[in-house]
Amino acid sequence: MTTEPNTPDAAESSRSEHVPDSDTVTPVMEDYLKTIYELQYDRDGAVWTSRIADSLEVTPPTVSSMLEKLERRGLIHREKHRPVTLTETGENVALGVIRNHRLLETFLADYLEYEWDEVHAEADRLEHYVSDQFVDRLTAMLEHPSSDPHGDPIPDEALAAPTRSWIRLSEAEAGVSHRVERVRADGERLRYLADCGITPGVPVEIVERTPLESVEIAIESDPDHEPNSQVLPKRACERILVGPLPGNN
Amino acid sequence: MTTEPNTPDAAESSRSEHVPDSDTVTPVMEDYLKTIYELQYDRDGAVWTSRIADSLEVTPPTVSSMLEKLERRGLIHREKHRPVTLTETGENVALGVIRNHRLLETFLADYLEYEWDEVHAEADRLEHYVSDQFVDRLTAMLEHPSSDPHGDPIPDEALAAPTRSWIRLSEAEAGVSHRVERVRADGERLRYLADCGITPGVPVEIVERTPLESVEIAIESDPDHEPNSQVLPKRACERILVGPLPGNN
DNA sequence: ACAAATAATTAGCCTAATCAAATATAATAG
DNA sequence: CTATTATATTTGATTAGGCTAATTATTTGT
Repeated sequence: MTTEPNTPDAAESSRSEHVPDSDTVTPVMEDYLKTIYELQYDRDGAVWTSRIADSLEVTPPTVSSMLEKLERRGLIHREKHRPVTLTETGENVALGVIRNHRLLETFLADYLEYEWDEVHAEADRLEHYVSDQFVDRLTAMLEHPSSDPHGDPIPDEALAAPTRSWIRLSEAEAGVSHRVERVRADGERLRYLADCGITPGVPVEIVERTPLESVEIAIESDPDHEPNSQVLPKRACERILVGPLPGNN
Repeated sequence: MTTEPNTPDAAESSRSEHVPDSDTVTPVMEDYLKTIYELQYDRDGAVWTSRIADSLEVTPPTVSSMLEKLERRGLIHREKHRPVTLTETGENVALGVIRNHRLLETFLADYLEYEWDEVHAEADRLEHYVSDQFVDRLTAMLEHPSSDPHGDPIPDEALAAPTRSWIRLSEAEAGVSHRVERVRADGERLRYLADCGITPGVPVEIVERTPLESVEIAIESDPDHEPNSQVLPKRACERILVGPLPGNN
């Protein structure tokens, strides 16, 4: 469902003919669709031109003209000066790219010994250039993983995202231990959290909420040692998703 | 030494500034350089505009304008209406791409169960988008292979191609068994040769040369069975490279 | 209710890569 | 030593993606 780039393959292929290529989705378009999807579902709702511009590090006019193109291709719904939404087609393209991304991240971490915070940049590029065949074979090799190294769910071949219900660490009850399921951050922030021991699978517990929008938590990275205590801003705890601790229900 | 695409990374990176980008090598440029390298070393010498156009399936004017750009970037030497040659820089770029290509082919065949003739197309795309880090880790995982599934030598990290001396099967002495080392073909032709049992490692022997520019050969794909006999055109045998059969010197 | 501030769009231009048509150059055949 | 032919290059367009500056909508604060 992704790029599957032009395979001129068969003897004396096309060339010439100046195809306006009205239904090809380019890598850049894929990036826009993925960004729209993430803004729509992962943060709070409405997807405005300027939010897309910020995420992709381009200027608003650039986004405007791309949105026009995406609308003509039937990939988004748009009204002037209103937030955009994905069509079903557009959402499927986005999910395909996200699937590629998360599978690649898993591969990089499991087979190429990439660090937790290094996988993102590499996957962000390759996600647009791997063929469906490559992705199929890769999932088989990885034994059909359901989540990537950050705990993000990997859509299956039919693009159905395994929905599970996590809560935000910021909303967990104080004094109750939970298991880290997902850490939604990248770059420096991600590295910092990893250094604190916050990675999927680790038990954490809120010790105390301060009146200053920060939260003291206890992290049990290593079951044999005493928990590591850490004070994090509430905003950071909102991006750490946790679930029930198995055996400690 | 390859792409390592723009990593705006650090906070509030470039954007704007309208960089004419005078020393970036684009994926397309990499393709031209790789093609020039292959035409220069793998076939008979002189690299003309139209040969490049044929290989890349673009028109001669397109090649002309790209060659001008490559010359300005210091990647090729060129005089009007003369064949081009690579500068040292240009050759290094080409070798880097070839290294990426052959390593990817090896990975696809060894880990993702790609067929011998399927690896090329996938590697041809990905070769431009993998980072140096990716390639380094991949070589480690593959245990520093010295040749790809077709027997083509893989340049090492310093881009030195392991030179070995093969002879063409077409030039081998009749009645003497040799070992297939390299099969220089792609697509349909490659698939056909594979079906005949001609893959690296297999012992072959010229049975008889006909006066019609074709050659009868015996192929011992399976040591337990009797050799498979096949008549191939001489042109095909020129692209099958063989070496001495170990133990039968 | 209206001016000020904020956000989106339009207009016009740029680079990379491509093509077709026209032109120029080199090679070769009389 | 010209005339024909095969190549190469130049010219002028096109498409994709991007930018700046100017303009237009929308939202907000008084």
